[in-house]
Amino acid sequence: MTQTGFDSHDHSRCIHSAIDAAEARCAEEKLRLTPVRKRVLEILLEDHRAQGAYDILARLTEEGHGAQPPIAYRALDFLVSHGFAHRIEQLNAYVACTHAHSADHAPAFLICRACSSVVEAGAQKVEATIGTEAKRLGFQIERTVLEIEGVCPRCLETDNQ
Amino acid sequence: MTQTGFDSHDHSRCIHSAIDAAEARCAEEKLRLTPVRKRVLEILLEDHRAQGAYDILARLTEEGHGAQPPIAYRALDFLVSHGFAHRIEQLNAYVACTHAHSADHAPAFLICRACSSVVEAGAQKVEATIGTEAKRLGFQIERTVLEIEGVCPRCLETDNQ
DNA sequence: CACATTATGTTATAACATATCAATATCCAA
DNA sequence: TTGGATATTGATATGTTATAACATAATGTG
Repeated sequence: MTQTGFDSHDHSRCIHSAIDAAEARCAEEKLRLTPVRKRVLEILLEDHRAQGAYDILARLTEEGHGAQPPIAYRALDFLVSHGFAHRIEQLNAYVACTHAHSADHAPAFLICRACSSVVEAGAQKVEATIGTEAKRLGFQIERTVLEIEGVCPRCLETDNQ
Repeated sequence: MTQTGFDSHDHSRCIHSAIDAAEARCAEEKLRLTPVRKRVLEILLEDHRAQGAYDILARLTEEGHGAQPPIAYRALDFLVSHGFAHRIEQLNAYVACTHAHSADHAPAFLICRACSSVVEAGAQKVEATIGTEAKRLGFQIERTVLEIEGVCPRCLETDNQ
């Protein structure tokens, strides 16, 4: 058991199921989860925090992969565009996605400013609400970014602020 | 009348009222709307699009202000921290705020990917919805970022996509 | 005025991201 | 199974966004 996200859970199980799900979906959809891509996903899965592209790149480099920014960015682009990871705009950083979800769902992220944990919550209702306003204006929604910054329960408890 | 945001309106009026409101509030709260700060706000107000810090900086430089990034970033920080402007995380860019609102409101931005117009909508309901989920998790919300990317009515009409 | 506080000027550099082109791997159809 | 299209990776260079650090100047207050 390790501390990840906002609560304790069996994280190795968490990693494996995410990797398995990614492999399964790549097989289904004929996507190529190449070594670099898989490794980046594993790195992101190590804990429930957002990591910068250059953090990822440093890890890859240590492990003998290419040392240039595009190596990391390409893998991240693949993962993000297929929903295996998400970009956190506020942080210019990336988190693995642990939800199995449809292509066009609208995730909401709760981001702890003290410990940088990120948890993904569902945002169906949010989409519905803002959809009404958008419809009134005649705006066609394609993507929603909902990021909530604050303090996670663990940091509140331990006064890590 | 000029085209700004998603509809036509008297934009010079729009600029003036925003500047007047900023001056009034700065007077009230003893904030200093210095020449650089005021000029940056004016530049942002020129149209309802997000502008990058370096775009702003280029304008300032032309006009004889300092030519280094901190000049622009400090002014933007002032404007954002006092609610006179907002940062659009997706774009790493800034827009003037034309709403008079409280310090801790939760704006939602509709961002046209075709023409980069940005309109600010209210997001009270969104906040309420996500607040419920946050409460369940024990997460203390401090700031919410809600950015919706899509196509604005004008670009839809004119097929500018 | 003297002092604290706030704002600006300046240099340097950190952090994040992409364009471009060459080389290699993979896939698929002939 | 080979040839060619396509996707991926390697590598160099550069573009873009943001901040640290320290000096100077302006402003407000006793």
